[in-house]
Amino acid sequence: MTLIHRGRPPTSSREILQDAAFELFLENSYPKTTVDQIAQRAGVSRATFFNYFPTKSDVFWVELDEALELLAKTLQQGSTERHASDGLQELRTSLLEVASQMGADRVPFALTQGELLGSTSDLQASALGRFGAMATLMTEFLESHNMPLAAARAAAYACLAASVSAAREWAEAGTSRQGLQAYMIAAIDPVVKGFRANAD
Amino acid sequence: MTLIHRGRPPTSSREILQDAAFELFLENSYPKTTVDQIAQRAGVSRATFFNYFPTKSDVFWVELDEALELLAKTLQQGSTERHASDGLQELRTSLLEVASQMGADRVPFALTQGELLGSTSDLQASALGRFGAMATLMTEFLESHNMPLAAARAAAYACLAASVSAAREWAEAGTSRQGLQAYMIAAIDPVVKGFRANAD
DNA sequence: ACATTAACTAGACTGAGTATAAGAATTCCA
DNA sequence: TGGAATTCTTATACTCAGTCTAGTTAATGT
Repeated sequence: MTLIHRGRPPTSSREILQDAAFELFLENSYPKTTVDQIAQRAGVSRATFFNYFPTKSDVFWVELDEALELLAKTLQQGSTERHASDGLQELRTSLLEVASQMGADRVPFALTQGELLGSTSDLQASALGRFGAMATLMTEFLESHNMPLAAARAAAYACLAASVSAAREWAEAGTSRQGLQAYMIAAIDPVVKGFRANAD
Repeated sequence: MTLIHRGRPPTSSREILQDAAFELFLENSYPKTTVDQIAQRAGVSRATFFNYFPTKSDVFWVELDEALELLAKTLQQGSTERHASDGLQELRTSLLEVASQMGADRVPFALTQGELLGSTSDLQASALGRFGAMATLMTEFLESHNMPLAAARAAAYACLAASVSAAREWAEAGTSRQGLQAYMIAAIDPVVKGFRANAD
């Protein structure tokens, strides 16, 4: 598993930069934190930051990116393991499975910063890219389960919106919080029900 | 209607800047056009550009912004004129009404540049803001017609996705193109049907 | 030793967006 | 006629993200 080292071994890492960044985001907020500051806090040059993250906003979304990867993997597994019957139902199961990985204790940082999304343009840009990727993923999944493109796209965006709403409610619920799954079920089920009725 | 002039009369205008910008966008593409160039082509200083448009990408979206305003107005009118029965049905009518304003000849510039959205980050940012505004508008409309929040949000995003898909297909259809309305109907109706079944 | 590979750095550059203060053209009013 | 007041315009300087290039440093392998 461990590859042999070639060339100079890294003195830094994604994690170090990530930690420095989140510290500063908490202290000064995301928009008032500069890449220079992050690099300095991590004891590294500005150029090195860009070796690990293509843009400043990529640090902000690390946790979402992990969830997105997990969703992709889960959908792929589901396609082969389970028999490809009801795509929407399988999508729902996969979303809930990803959600179950989120313990009530560990709320992703991005979700605690909902207001920023309304005001910070580089976050909006990076968010659209990620939501778009998620939507395409879900659309293609539904299509591969014999749902016509138009319906698949609509259902995918509806599920996406429901999931995002659920996650935000969950994060805002504060300490007296259940698992994310409960919120997801409440948000997604009406969508699934609606589109299932349509499929007949 | 015409207000009396106070102070120095404008030597420039949004339209002049808009025309200069679209010329350059066509010549060199959006990302390779700088605000300096737009201002220079319009015979105006860079600072003046920012007096008329808060950001470069706002020029790109002018036509969509007009449609968005029209949609807001149409929804408001519909709320008072027609009796508030089926929100989804009224939303559909309003969307089609806005679509009908788009003649087959005049395709908004933004729609001819679909690929850019995938690659240009400031366009993504401004797009998310606009789509978000549209989604909130539609969600609130549906909510005000007695649809529960979760369902309203899901339906709104589904309609939004359907509308965007329809508009892009319409733009890509090229010369042998029908009106936008036809594409909108095909895309939206499955959504409406699905969510109507759910409402019972 | 010497070449190779990869992490890191320094520094200059572009371009968007912000801020400020100053100039220029017009109306209002004394 | 001569200021205020108002509003459009400009020059200028600044911050910050992101790109690029060329060079340095620390390891491995021969």
